Amino acid sequence: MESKHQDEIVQLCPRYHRAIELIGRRWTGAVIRVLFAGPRRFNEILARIPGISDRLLTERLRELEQAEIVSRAVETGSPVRVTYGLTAMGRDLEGPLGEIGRWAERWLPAEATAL
Amino acid sequence: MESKHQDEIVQLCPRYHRAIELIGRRWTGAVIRVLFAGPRRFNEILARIPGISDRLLTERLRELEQAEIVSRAVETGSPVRVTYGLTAMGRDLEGPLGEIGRWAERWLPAEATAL
DNA sequence: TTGCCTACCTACTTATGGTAAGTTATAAGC
DNA sequence: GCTTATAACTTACCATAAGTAGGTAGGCAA
Repeated sequence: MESKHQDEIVQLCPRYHRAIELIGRRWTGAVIRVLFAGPRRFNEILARIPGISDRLLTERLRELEQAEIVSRAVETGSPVRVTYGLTAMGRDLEGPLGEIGRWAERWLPAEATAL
Repeated sequence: MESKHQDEIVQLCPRYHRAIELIGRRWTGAVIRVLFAGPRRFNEILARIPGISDRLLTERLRELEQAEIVSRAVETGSPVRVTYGLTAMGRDLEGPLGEIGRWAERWLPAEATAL
């Protein structure tokens, strides 16, 4: 009964799968959520997400930029300042991620238990 | 580089963060989505998710069981059969994950590019 | 007896994440 | 004019998670 299904199901929904693997990567959801409030500079994002390291923030921002969810703006100057904001595609995640937030409020205890 | 800001911001939204780290783990979204269609046996889930290994499926199912998103039912018999289904908490993810699916259909190309 | 089935488990390798320190260019403080 | 500070990274290294391969139990069919 098994090998029969596999091929037909490969395309069950590759877009959904790609989406969830993309926004489900560690810290990605938090980064996007911070940017819902408006464009932020690198160190602002870093400060708003407890636990993330600068290395990983760089990595996640690069991925989100490549996915066209986040846009990057550089202001050349004394210390270079870089601002990150959401694209239309990124802002459109407010619905989905908001739903996840409401689900979490319905079902998860206020004091987070250890994963 | 140290972070001095961290403590003040810890309670931004721990439940949202926990939710996205939980359902965002690799394959978790796919497993839950398969179970939206109804309870399935171990090998059925395995066959429906191309790319996942049995080891990881076991691991994810254990985590989802612990999180009370998935329930496990054993039918003792000739070869032991185990059926996995969603709890109320798990079924309630249909809204959030559906939203993600629709977002993916709006924004991601039909032919998935490699992650 | 040999092999097959389900639902795993164990050992091992590779990829990803976490931690700490270094870089570049400018500017402020002493 | 020399140290120190800042922003946004980069590099190096170690730990954890994911991927791969093979094994296990107990019944059953050939």
